[in-house]
Amino acid sequence: MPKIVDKEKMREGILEAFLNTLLKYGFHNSSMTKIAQEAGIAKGTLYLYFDSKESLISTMTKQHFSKVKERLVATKYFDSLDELLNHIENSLLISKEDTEFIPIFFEAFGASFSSPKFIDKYRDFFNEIGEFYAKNLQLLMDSGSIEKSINPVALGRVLVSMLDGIVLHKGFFSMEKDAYEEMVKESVGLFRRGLIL
Amino acid sequence: MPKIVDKEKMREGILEAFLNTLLKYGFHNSSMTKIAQEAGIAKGTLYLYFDSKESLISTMTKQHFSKVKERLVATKYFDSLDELLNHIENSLLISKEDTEFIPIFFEAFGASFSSPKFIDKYRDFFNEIGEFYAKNLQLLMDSGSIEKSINPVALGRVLVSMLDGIVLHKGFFSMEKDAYEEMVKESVGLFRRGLIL
DNA sequence: TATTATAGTGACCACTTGGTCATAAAAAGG
DNA sequence: CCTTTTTATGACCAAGTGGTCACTATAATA
Repeated sequence: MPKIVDKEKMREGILEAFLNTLLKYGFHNSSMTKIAQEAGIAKGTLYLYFDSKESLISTMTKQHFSKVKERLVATKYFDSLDELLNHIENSLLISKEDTEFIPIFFEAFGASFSSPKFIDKYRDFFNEIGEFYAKNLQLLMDSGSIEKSINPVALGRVLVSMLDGIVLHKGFFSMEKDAYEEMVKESVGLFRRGLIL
Repeated sequence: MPKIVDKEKMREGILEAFLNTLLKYGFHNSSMTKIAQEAGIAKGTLYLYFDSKESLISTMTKQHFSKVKERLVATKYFDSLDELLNHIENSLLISKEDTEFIPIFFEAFGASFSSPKFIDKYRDFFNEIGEFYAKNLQLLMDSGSIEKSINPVALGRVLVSMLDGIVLHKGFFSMEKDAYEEMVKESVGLFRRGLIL
């Protein structure tokens, strides 16, 4: 007898509306009322599907970072420098959606940057990627494919910082496609010459 | 007949108290009342010296970035790769104060990240530093000190992104001194091998 | 010490916005 | 078509906080 709705579909629809609102107004100017309007529902209904605004943004962020990590950490290690560089290049050529999410993320969580728990989460995130690179660099060193004088752990971690820096600047300063691709090309070239035996 | 105070000293004292408050509570939890208390004055007095909270943070940010730029853009170009690398290394070894300011900056201005005017300002800032590097790379190419196949403009700009990435990660994730110095060493080594002829 | 221009104070206001809840609407089934 | 369970609604509330202003205090001068 009861009215039935597909809750999962509703949540997805709301998240989509949320993203649209974020892109239009930013996080702090996306009031729950606006988000509800964009989703074509009332504010109260919004709260039937998400506990809070925090829940909305954290759900979206979780999804985002899970996608990002999938792209940044390969399932296997690369056997040659070229493959690793190719992977790095792909990591740098991020999608429009991922780019757009960057300023949103900083706006939404700016206030959390003083929270150790929050910082820990992202430290772990980047450390894990750094360890992936570290291990891969070690393997390439062992197989004699790259420079032997490096410290793979430190270099792996700093590589991640560099890549993040490039991506962040892309996200913040919305560079032109051609200019950015040229930058990516130069980075990869620099890395190649800097790593090759 | 009137009561006289040193307004400049007052402003400096307030800015100092403001920074202390920021370090303790972050930006959004530093209410004007708290800031005034830390400065040992009443809230109303605060408004005699600064028009708004925005004015406080923007004054502090201006001072900060002006110092940073001074450090990142040398007054002259470097004649050798070693000098340039040395400059890069110094740029990466930022002070504790500068490190601490990073999360504060992102917290305070998170909400401004959707404002084109705000973004433009920082795009200009980084572009200028990028151009400094571009020009210096060009000079070193001309003098035959470094790799000739590079695109100095693109590489200059991407170098800035990389350096910023490293510094940001230091600021966000407060790395241990030794580990960070090792990372800096690896970066400089990578740059050297990647640039040298 | 009285005068007066400057500086200091903190209770109060205005406004925004996340979140609630009493009430209404919808739809599935008997 | 009536009942019942689920779903939807939006006026309203609570809380935080930047900023104001009428009033008080201070100190330099005459």
